[in-house]
Amino acid sequence: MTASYDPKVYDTKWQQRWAADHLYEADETSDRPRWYALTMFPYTSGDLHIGHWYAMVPSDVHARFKRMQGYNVMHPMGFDAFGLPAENAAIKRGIHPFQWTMKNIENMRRQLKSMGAIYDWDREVVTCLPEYYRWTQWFFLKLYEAGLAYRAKAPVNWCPGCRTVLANEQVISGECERCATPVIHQDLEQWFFRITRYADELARHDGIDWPERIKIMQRNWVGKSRGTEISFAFDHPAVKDKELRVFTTRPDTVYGVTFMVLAPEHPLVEKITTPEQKAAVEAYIARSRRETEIERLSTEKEKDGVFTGAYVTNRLTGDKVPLWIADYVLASYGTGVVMAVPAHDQRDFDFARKYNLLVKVVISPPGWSGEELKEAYVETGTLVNSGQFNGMASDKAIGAITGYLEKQGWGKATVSYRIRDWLISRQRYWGAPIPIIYCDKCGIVPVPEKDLPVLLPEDAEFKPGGESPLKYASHFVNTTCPKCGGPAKRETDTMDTFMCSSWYFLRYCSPHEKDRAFDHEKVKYWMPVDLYTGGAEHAVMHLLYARFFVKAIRDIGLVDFGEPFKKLFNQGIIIAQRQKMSKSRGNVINPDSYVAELGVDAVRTYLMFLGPWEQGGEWDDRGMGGTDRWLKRVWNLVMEPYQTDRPADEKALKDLKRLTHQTIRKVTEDFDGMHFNTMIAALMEFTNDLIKIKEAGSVSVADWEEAIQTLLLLLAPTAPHLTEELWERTGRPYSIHNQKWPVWDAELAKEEEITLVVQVNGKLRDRITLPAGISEEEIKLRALASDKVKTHLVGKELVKVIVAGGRLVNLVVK
RNA sequence: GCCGAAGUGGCGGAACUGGUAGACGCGACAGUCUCAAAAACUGUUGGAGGGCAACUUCCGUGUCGGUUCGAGCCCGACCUUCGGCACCA
Repeated sequence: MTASYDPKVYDTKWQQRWAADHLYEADETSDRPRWYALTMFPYTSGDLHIGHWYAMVPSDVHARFKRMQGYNVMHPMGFDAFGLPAENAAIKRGIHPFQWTMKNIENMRRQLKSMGAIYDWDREVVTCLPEYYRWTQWFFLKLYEAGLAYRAKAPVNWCPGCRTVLANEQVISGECERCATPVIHQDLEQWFFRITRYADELARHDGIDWPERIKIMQRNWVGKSRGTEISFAFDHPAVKDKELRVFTTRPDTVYGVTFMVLAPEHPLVEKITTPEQKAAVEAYIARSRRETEIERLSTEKEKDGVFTGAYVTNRLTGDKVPLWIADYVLASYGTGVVMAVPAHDQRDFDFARKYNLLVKVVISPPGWSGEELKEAYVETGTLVNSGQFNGMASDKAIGAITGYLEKQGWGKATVSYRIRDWLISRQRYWGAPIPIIYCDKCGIVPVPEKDLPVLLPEDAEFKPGGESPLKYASHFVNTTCPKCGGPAKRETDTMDTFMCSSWYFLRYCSPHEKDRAFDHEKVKYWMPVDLYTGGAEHAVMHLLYARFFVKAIRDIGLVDFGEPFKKLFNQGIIIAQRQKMSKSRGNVINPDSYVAELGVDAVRTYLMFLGPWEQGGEWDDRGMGGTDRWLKRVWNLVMEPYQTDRPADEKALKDLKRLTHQTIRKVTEDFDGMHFNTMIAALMEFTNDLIKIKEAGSVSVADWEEAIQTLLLLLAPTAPHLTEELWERTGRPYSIHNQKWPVWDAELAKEEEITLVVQVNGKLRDRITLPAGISEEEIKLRALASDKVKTHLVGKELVKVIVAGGRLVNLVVK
């Protein structure tokens, strides 16, 4: 009687042993090639659901595979621990965010340990601990010194009820998520990072292996567009500048400008509005302030605006053009002013219709003979009503007009970006305080490095309204100016948590450094990350910020690379009951009970098997029954002794070797291509074949043992506990995870026989088993000799014979 | 509206570079074991038709066309689902 399969016992047995032996700890002194395998660290929300496991298990399995292949693997784990939910818990339940977060981390760490991953826990990083955020603050100072951090007024979502600023995610259809007060826009002094300075480089992904999809999303986010800046003559007693500049991608339509539109927030508006228009303009601005970004940008909304009473002159035509304001113009893009060409832009067209403004055609639509347009003609075409440029094609005119403007000093070719500078200020408690002091005498003074970290006051009072408690922590706010020693006040805003996650991968390289953010030598050894895996939802936030951050510190001279992640892989998402898992839907699957019932290897294996990793899939308990059954079969296959009284059979041995080496090849190649579901399928097939071979009993015990050994090695990354237990029980030396990954022998894997596929006019008619490497001539003869084929040739004329790949023949008949 | 991904049995999914569609698993059905059930094991399982039978014919990868000796894969048009962006001048 063999011992029965009891995963609960050996899950903990081996996890304890591996931890005690420090089996998976990485160091930099190895002479093996390094491999930095990184999974996006989780936010400390409380517990991990199966979706987290789906992100983590396959990346662990892959890292284990690399480790067995001889790489010096670092696979660290940590916690993204600052953020709003902790603060909300504090407000709602009176728990301090620190306690709430640390309690969650404890539970998540327990869950992660039960996963049986090769995480090097000695390197754990927790972003809310002073030993970490001290360096987050230090990096802020570095960016500030480099001129990459600046303070400016910017509109924010303001909740008059809570008297605080809200993040975009907290604004639900224009209302505060907490008190349902309509949110308005208000200008506040905020800190920004100059990510736009890196716009060009961020839109390129030179030398990195990322999914095309993500690269496209990032390029669109950066939104580079080439165009022309055009100066319009402007003469107004209240304004010093004698011009108003606009950005356009269609300078070929400049002769068709019939009005101009400024963003309502444009600083000029106040100065140029005529007394008659003042009331209307002010009302309009007040209204658009009240509106949220979402409402304001809604495509369904009809375009409206107000005339300011002022005019500019189009230098090319000499026309006087009225200046309007409208909220479809964004202050933050281009110059905050657009030249309106209603004939060739649909928005301008709608606007012109509404207010009876002139529509002047300057690009002739095909077949146009001067009639009124029913909609804007936005395509390119031939220029008309455009002075010296008449008759020119649009694409030519773009260059010609820009050239002409440049010569006259009226404009220049330029590039505009959609991306905005990164607003990092949060009016929140639970984040890294921005290390800045305001002094009446000295102005903005950065906290000296030696005074870091700027610690969060522990005894802050959490207001039910959600207002930042830092503002009211007087012993925190009131300080002395590091420059003049006079009384000064601290910045009370904290940093966006994306700042914390922009450098955690550097900290993992030397997590215990006390006197610096990281050890340069160690970072040089490990970085950039070889394989970064995580959800695609971070495509344009975290992944763009982290790239910016690394480029910035490269230029500061802190690192010598500009891309943090060499290869990126996005897994899909796990759904449950046809819906995305979420607490509010109540369909969250917790892995703990499955682990307790079936053992962690069955859960790991099922997650690998349920579909292609990049596609995700639906969680189905019954499917996991299948992987559990398979692991049991493997257990029985290995544990029940192989017996044979038959003499070894030469052919059976060859078959077994071929099967083994074909499996090694398939599994290895699937690992390299991240095709984990087919990798498992190949191992299942191998198991099924081995069961049959065992029944037949026609190979020697030694040959059998070798095949079993290969099966265990190939399965080890996926089911580390089961294979370790079997490895031990079959008398093999600890640990299977320190063994070498099997290598296939192409000669042994080669097929000896082929199945010749015979088609007549592309339809399958027969299959013939033949020795491999047979000549084309022979293939033709054998195909024509087939009885099944003959019946389809009767009365037909053989036109052509096509032999493909030495294993398929197509007879073309008429 | 724009950008991107994907549509294959009852279900999850396989199919290298244009060459045997449905690997592997789930479910279902039948059987073995059992007093019985569960578990386990064995077999069948895309659809329709024909034959006592070993078998065999036709249809079949979202829809409609095309290229090709041959298309799930390539090209064109469309439909559906999902993800992202959303007045960016």
